Amino acid sequence: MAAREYGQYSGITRAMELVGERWALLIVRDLLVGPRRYGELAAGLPRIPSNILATRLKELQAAGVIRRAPRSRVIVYELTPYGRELEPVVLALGAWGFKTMGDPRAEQIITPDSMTMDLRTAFRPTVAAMLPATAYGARFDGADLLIRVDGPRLAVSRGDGPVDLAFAAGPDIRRLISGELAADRAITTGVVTVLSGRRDLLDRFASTFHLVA
Amino acid sequence: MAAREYGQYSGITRAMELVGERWALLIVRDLLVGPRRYGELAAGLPRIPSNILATRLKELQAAGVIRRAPRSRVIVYELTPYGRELEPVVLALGAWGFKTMGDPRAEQIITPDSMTMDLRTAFRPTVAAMLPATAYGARFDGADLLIRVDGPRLAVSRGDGPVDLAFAAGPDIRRLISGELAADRAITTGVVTVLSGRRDLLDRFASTFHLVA
DNA sequence: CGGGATCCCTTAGGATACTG
DNA sequence: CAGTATCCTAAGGGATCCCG
Repeated sequence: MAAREYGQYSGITRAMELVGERWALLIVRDLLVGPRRYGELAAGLPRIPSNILATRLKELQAAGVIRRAPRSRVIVYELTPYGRELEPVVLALGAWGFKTMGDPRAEQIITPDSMTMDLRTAFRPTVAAMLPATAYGARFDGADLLIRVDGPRLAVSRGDGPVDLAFAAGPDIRRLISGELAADRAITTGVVTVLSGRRDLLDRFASTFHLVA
Repeated sequence: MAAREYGQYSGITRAMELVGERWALLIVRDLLVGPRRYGELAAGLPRIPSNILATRLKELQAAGVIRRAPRSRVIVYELTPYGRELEPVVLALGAWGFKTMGDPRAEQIITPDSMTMDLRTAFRPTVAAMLPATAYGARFDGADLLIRVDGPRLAVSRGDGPVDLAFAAGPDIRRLISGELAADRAITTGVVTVLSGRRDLLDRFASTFHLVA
């Protein structure tokens, strides 16, 4: 038996053998946002050594979770259909971890992809379905995200576009999402800075993206 | 920053820092069945070195996932409320892994706890709710499980009791659950051996516990 | 005995440099 | 830019021992 197998016949051990190695689920997380190049993955996982990234990509391919795909002269990595079925796993893990995130430390960064998945984690489709379609522009230190909510559907993309509310925020945005901080308090305390648009829409944002401890 | 942290501020990295180490989620899986002693955990994870088990138990305690509890002179480990919230994660992972389990290899064992969680993974409450309450006795090489389904509720326990259908099966039971094998075929091919009770109830079992690839 | 701790070895992970 | 190659450290693995 391979040294790193668990010697058990069960669904969870099988899953852990496929995606239980260090870094693997973080790679999957970023690929859930969209296909990514090697360098993009490396940039999204700042502390991953390049040899480990290369190893994990090969293992995930062998496991049938991701595939290499040529895109007009460059190689991108993308999830296979089986890999995409990990979305509930990643969202459940993200929701669980989100609840005890605490305050960010200086060396902890936020990437566009990680923030996108955190937003998906906190998204409440049933609440959003009862609210008017809204587009938010969010600036998280350097990463601009365009967040479009339309009924029960959520689309997060990089870059900007026409929005109903544009704001800038740091990692403390978590306190708004967890309900620890009301929208107006988030503005007055400087956790969120409204850049343009109707500032009252931040309350709608907080209702739409909500995850309580 | 601690060497094994990911240097990112996101829900998923936080989760991976708490329960992403090797063996950790398998310990959680077994504790989702019930409190367990050190030796019981070791027996359920046959390949875990005892120093690793001891280390993980300490880490999971520090993370607030499990706690040591004295139970009439012996120590048991049990999940904290926060640890119990990992159930959706473990079930989602189990369902995902179950789909590609393939055939068991000789050295792969099934434990009562792993089988219990696999059954929970495959359990369909909405289907069960439409069927009469049923008790099954299942013998998986040495491990006897009493499986009681009552409406949308499932209770799996060790040992036996009065049942409507008792059967013995090996790891190939997976092929019944995945729908690859119909109930009557499972009996005629010897995948399942009916020990007592109404053999037609095996079909109900297969409807209740079902997970397709 | 259950519940670990210790020892020694192997292998994966991490940091950095290098190459097609 | 997309990875290899190398070297070193630290974690995992297996056996054994210890202690209440």
